[in-house]
Amino acid sequence: MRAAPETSALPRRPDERPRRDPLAALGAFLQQKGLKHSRQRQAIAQIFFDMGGHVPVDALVARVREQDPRVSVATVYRTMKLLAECGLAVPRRFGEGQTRYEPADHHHGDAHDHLICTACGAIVEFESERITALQRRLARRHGFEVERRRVELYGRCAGCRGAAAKEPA
Amino acid sequence: MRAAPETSALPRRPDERPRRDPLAALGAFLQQKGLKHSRQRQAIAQIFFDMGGHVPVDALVARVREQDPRVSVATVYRTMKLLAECGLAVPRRFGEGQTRYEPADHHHGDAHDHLICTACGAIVEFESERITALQRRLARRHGFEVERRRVELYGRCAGCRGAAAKEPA
DNA sequence: GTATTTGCAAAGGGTTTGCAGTTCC
DNA sequence: GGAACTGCAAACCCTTTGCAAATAC
Repeated sequence: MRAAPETSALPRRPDERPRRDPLAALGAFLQQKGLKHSRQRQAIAQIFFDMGGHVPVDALVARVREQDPRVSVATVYRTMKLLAECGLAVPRRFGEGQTRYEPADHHHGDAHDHLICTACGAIVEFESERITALQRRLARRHGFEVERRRVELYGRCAGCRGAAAKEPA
Repeated sequence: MRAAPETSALPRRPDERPRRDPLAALGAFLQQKGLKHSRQRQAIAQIFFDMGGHVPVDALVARVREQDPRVSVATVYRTMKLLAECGLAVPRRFGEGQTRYEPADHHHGDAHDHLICTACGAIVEFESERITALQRRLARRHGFEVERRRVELYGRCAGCRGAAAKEPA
């Protein structure tokens, strides 16, 4: 799982949340690992966090290239892998064959689930402690200790259901 | 027009359920659609249903080739697509980059979820009406009408947790 | 007969990698 | 200065497709 800040030892001051500034966190990670803080990494991370949501890699590449056309796909993939490694981004795959990345500090726990509209592709996040608790309990009953969950509900969003009703195909 | 009366030349399905004969169903589907009941289709379907569980395509190809080495991957893919189309198999993707197929009549509703062991790869199915009901309700609250679900819980199975405890890596 | 299937091999999409040159510390 | 990083292109994995030959009905 992701490296959450250790709340046990040091109580965080409200105005100094590490996960509030992902770029700073990335910088710290790089430094600590002896990696380099390159122009491309900076740009990719910056744009990624600016975009927010669930970003497909190709969309990120496009955006980055608006700013610096010579950035390669390889570098974007490598950088996103890095962000995932240090817990700042989470890779998602919604069955479209492509990987999307989601900022990890988006929600507190990243235990949220996704609703995906099969008509317009909209992605909505939701979270339910009850569901996760039930799942954990059921998993335990089968001898499993849950480390990671993936819950995706596919269907039609309100808008698309409305559109279908008005204008039946 | 039953397919091979002795589908169980290998009588080893301990959890055999009262299920209709999928091969017969396939035959009916083919006939109805004016498609042909080829030797390869027969073999692929037969072996697939004999294997049971969640079969990766390459494993299926390997098994089929033990029996007829000249069957092509393309044919296996095409056949599995056909089985999916007529509702006898369900494609699954557990984030390993490869597609697995699961017999569709395995459970009544195919609304079951999966527990996947991150250590040994074991896959266990479970089902919970409460969870699906909760999910449906929550989705509704966000305006969604759920059509299809995908729930995968990754973790360590009992056996692997035991092994890890004995011999910590 | 003839429409459907097959095997092969090549194409395809998304992602990764090897390598020579560039950049950062 | 030297390790780390980049861009490029080729490689990669899994899956699909085009096509001529083979097959089922």
